[in-house]
Amino acid sequence: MSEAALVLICDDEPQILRALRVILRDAGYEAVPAQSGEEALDKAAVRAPQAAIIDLMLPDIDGVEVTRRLREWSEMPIIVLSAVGEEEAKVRALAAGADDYVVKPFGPPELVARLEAILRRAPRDAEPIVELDGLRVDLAASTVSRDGEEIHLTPTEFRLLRVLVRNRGRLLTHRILLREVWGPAWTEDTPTLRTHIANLRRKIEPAGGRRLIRTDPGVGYRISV
Amino acid sequence: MSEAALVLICDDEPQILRALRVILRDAGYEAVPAQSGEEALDKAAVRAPQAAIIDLMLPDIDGVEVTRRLREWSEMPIIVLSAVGEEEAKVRALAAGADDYVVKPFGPPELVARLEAILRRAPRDAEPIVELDGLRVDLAASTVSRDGEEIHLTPTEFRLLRVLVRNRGRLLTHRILLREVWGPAWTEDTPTLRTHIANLRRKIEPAGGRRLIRTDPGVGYRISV
DNA sequence: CTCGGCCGTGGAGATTTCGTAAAGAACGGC
DNA sequence: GCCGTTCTTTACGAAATCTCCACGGCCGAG
Repeated sequence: MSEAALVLICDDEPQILRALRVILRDAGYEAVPAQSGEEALDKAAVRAPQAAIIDLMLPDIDGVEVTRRLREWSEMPIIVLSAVGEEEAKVRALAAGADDYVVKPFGPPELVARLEAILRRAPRDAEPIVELDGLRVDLAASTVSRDGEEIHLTPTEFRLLRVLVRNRGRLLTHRILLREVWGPAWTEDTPTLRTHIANLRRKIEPAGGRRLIRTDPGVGYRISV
Repeated sequence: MSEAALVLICDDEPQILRALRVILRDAGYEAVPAQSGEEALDKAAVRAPQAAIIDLMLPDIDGVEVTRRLREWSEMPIIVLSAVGEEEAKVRALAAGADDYVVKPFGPPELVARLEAILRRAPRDAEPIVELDGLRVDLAASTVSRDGEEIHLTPTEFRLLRVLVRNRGRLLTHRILLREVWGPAWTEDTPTLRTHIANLRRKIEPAGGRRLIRTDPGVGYRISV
C-alpha cells in the first residue's frame, strides 16, 4: 500500500483543476479533485489525503471556511491559492490554520516546492512498527503483514486499523471511530462501521479463532494489547 | 479522540445558566449546570468536568468559597464571573485559586476564548490508573483487572464503577448514582441499582469475602479507599 | 417475639446490539 | 463503455445486556 501520496486539490475552474492534476502527477503525487468547498470537505474525510491545496474563491463556502472546518479534525498541511488582491482573505486563511499560500498565477515548480516543503515540515512523527499477536502493522509505510505475508487492506480498513492501533488497549466508542475514520459529519452510521470491522477481522485476525479486535457491546471496539 | 469536554457552569440565575449552556454547546462543549455552590461542588466531584465557570454571587456559599473548596482536591481550570464593582471578591477568588475572571456582561466570544486559553494551558488531566485493594481501574482505557487478569464489565457496570471510583471514599446516594449512570429521568429505580451493584461486586470484589463496595443502608453506596 | 423495611441474590423474559452475508451503488481504470 | 474494486445498505439469526420479579436474610421498632 505504498502508493503515491494523495493531495486534495480544490478549485471551481476545471481548467485549473486539470492543470494542478498534471503538475502533481508529474511530481509523483496523486490528485484528489474537488470543485466546491463541500466536495473538498467530503473528499478530505473519505480519502484522507496527506495534504490539501485549496483556492480561496469558491462557489459555495470559501477557502477560509474550508480551512477552518478541516482544522476541526485534521492536522493535514494546507496550501491556499489566492488571486492578487485577496490579501485580507489570505491572512484570514493563515489564521484559520493554513500552512502556506501561493499567489496565482504561479509556476509549477513553485507550487511543488512549497508542497514538498510543508510535507517535510509535517511532523510525520516516527511511528513505530507495531506487532500484535503475530500481526505486523507498519503505520509509516501503511503495510500490514502476518508471517511475512503481506495483507492487502482497503483505504478505509487501514484507517480504521490505524486508529485502533494508535490507541491499542483503549476502548474507542463508535462515535470516536466514525469521526476519526469518516470525518466529523458521519458519527451516526454504526451499520457501516460494523461491516468494516467485520471485513477487517476477516483479514487480520489469527486463524485460531482468537479475537484481536474485541467488541464492547453498546459502546465500541478496542484492539488487544 | 476527544469527546465533548465537560464544563461545569454555576450561576443562580437560570437565564444566565441557559445562555452559558448555549454558548458552550455552540463552541463544542457540554455544560454541567449547577444553581448553587453546594450543587456545583457535588457535580464537580461526580462528573469530573475539565473546567468550571462559576459566578461569584451565589445564594448559599459564594464563588470564592466554591473555588477554595474545589482547589482542595482538584486542579481543574476555574473561571469566575463577576459583576462590575465586585473587584475585591474577584481578587480573593484569584487568590483562592481561580485561573481567570470575566466581568459581566460579557460577549460569548470572549468567554469561549478565555475558556480555550486556560484549557490549552492545562492540557487534559490524564485520568490516573486507580488501584483499590488489588483491583486496577484504568478510566482512560476503560479497563479493569485483578492480578493481571482483565475483568469484563458491561457498559452499565463500568459507568457505575467509574462514578464510584472518581468519588472513592465518598458516600454516594441512590439518587446520585441513578442520575449519573442512568440519566436525570431515572432517579427512583433502586431495585435496578441493587441488581447492578450485585453484579459489579461479583465481578470485582476479592475472593476472601472482603467487601470493596460498602452499603450505607437507606442511603447509598461507597467504594473503600 | 413479631413485623415491616431494606438489602443481596438468582433467574426469566424482553430488548438492544452484534456479526455476517449478500445485494446495490459509486468510483476509477482501461 | 465495460469491468473490477471498494464502500454502503439491508436483512436476519445469534448473542449480550438490561430490567423486573420473587425469595430469603438481616435488623431495629414496637
